[in-house]
Amino acid sequence: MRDKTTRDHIIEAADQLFYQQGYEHTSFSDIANAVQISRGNFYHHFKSKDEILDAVINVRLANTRKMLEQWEIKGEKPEDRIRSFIHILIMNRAKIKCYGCPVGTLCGELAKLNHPLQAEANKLFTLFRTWLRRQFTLLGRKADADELAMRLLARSQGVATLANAFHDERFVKQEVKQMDEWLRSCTESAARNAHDEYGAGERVRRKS
Amino acid sequence: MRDKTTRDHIIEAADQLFYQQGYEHTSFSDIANAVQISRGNFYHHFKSKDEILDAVINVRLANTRKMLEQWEIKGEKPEDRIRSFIHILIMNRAKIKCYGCPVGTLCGELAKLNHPLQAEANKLFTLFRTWLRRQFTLLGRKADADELAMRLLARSQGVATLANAFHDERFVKQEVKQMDEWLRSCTESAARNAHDEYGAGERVRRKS
DNA sequence: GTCTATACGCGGATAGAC
DNA sequence: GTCTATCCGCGTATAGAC
Repeated sequence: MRDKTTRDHIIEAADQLFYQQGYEHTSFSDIANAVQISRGNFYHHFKSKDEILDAVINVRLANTRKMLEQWEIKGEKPEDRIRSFIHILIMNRAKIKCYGCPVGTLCGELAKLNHPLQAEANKLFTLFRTWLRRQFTLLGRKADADELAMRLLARSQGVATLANAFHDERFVKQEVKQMDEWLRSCTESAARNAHDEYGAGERVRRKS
Repeated sequence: MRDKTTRDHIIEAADQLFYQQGYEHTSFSDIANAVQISRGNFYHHFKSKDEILDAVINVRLANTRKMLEQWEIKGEKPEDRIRSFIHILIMNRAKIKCYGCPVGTLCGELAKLNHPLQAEANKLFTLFRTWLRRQFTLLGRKADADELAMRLLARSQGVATLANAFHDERFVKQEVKQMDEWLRSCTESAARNAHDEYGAGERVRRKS
């Protein structure tokens, strides 16, 4: 892998700062300061602040794709992979406590700014959504895979938001535990469905 | 009730704009423009922008308290009251789609800005948390009332975040329906617990 | 109480030397 | 590629007239 260019350093610093301080609240001086270059200089690398944001989002997209691939390789069964997703909350709980979820807070901010790159940032969510949907499908929950994917995504977003507001890591652990249980119950009911289909030749239908 | 003063008008406009555009992104000109007064003028009413924010938060706190009291009067049973909470997502779904949850997004922004009024804004969350906890206690879930309160709060936050990112009102309806079911299952298990306690003289204990 | 005028600093962006 | 100098506009805030 080639050496990091100044450009890469800028993106890296901007990525951090956008996460910790928000996009709008982060000034050129902040970034220049972090990278130890002069303000004027880095117009040589980017034409505008939006262009930096664009680069940051693309890096995040690439990293996320890599991470999802890793989870897919590492976890043989879909429930293991989904558990990998749930457990990023644990992995990142210290930062989440301070700054919330990097995806959720960025999309939220860009929505308020009505920023042209909203759609780009939302691709981060879509990445997770699509991946989770596939895992739930593999789990045998084809009919409601997207619903489950969105539900899990929403829960982790909510956990991040409240962990941030209440500065509470314990809450993260507690909810992750509960989500693990939920995942198990999803898996079991999927297995039951599969069994019933095989055994009785028809889907289980809930009474309304 | 007395007539609205200019001060009240300013707070009202600021409240709207802070919600729709974010606090930092809203300028004095924006507010002055909305209220139709000159920029310079309203330093007569507030010494600084932060002071306006403080006033806005206090108004929101007061309104929220009023709302919670109403729910308590209107709903006889605790499950009805909790349902009132769940259904604000439906009531406000159009705005949530565009701007997210007013509480969650404000607290999130102030956290990034490391703003002195963070704690004030967080009181909004605490208000809901405490109220919900009381309702769950009344429901017979004394042992895990706070956990349930936080879980419900987190879920609604997550729903708001994703509804905003994906601009999807349908998702709100879908999740509210599911939360209603969840609430029913909470109620039932609480009733079961109460019955078992009375009948067998001891709590139901789960096998780990 | 409301206005106009203005100070001041900062953030984004450009020009041009080295 | 990196720097310094500089421009411009906006946002907060103040002074002071009406």
